[in-house]
Amino acid sequence: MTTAKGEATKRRILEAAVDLLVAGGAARLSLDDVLRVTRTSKGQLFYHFPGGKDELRQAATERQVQRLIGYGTPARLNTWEDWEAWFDQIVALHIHQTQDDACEVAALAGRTLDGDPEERAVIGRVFTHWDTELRERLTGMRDSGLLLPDAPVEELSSLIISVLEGGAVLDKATASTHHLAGALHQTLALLRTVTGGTPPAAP
Amino acid sequence: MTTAKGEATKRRILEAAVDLLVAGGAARLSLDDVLRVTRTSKGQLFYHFPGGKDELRQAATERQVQRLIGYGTPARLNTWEDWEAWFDQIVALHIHQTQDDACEVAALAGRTLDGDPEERAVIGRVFTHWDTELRERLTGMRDSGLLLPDAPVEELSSLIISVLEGGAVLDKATASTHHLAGALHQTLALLRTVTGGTPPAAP
DNA sequence: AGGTATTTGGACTTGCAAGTCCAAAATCGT
DNA sequence: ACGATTTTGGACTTGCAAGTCCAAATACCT
Repeated sequence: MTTAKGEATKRRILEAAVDLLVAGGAARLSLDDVLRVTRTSKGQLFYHFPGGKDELRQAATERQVQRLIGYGTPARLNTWEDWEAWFDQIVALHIHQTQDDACEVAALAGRTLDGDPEERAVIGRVFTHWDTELRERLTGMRDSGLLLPDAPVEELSSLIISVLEGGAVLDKATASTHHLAGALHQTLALLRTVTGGTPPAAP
Repeated sequence: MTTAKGEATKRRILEAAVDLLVAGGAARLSLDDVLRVTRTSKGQLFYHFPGGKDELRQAATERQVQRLIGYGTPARLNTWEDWEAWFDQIVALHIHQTQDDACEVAALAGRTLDGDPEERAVIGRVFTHWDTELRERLTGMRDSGLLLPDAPVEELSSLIISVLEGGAVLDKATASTHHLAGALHQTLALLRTVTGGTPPAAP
């Protein structure tokens, strides 16, 4: 049995935890901060998350990851315009989040390195999910002739995800925003290189 | 005034801190662990690092970064064979370190996200250093005709570093070793794409 | 309205890890 | 070998943050 009010409080706590986690990493996540931000009390937190900090962190990670799943897998990637649009969208979001020092993709890297195996496994699943999705898209493009029959789908998928993650980290470290954009631009250039017999927009 | 023995102890503490930092991230670095590993005492640690944990962490990061500077900038990158050899070397080291769960490049990402601005600045400098070095190499290749005159040196450099970093993180998260290798392989394929009029090993 | 179940506030306990302090031991220069 | 200096060991203090507990307040149902 749980009332609407309780549910709302729980969600409020969870959201705050996600934000703090993205902003400062797991190391800096303190329950006191969560309480302060959400104007709640110890009693509430442990009432809604009996497992304490571990449970909250775990839940927050899962929630953040849910958001990112969509981010990483656009609806359609059948033409070069689709790819370009997707990359543009990623860069735009990246720049926006970087302003608040709250880039979610970069935060993934931090969580990967946090040391907790459970945590790492959750992150691993996101990457694997992205990888699977991307491979499907690429395979589809290969089948439809947009990519060459021998296009190395697995390696291309690894490349794209690596660039996404690495570019975000690189930009965060150097306080810039052009590394991710540049790297993605070149990635697209490579993709065009393995174009097959049915060029999408050739005159 | 400092004796040889003191110097040795200080170094021992520093090395241990680097290892622990790479293995578990800054969050998990505890002075007690350092003492245990190095069989030293609180007195020694604070004697050699009066600034305490902050000073030690800072010093350890700087030291680790020194190691990595060499890692990221091979002596020569004038032929495709050089590039291939370099990438192979990186992959080999990566696989080796991954076995001990101690990949240093991946650890960089963790430190980037740790939240401490000082720390991030140190990491930023490594990346910038790599970037500069790589651009020089690429520009040299362009001048010598190995790359096309209009090869986008900046973007290629961003791409390479992004892949290095992102691939390492990706492999760590998914407990695999093929993402970095695959991504680097495709990166090399792209580089060959912008080959200029003086192919290095064409029959 | 009244009784029950849920939700809340916050004082209290506990454990860990950083940092302090100083006396004992080792080392060095002469 | 001896005095001065550096180095070491470890007990002690302190502060923070997690987790416990329970009485008061609120919400829900009939």
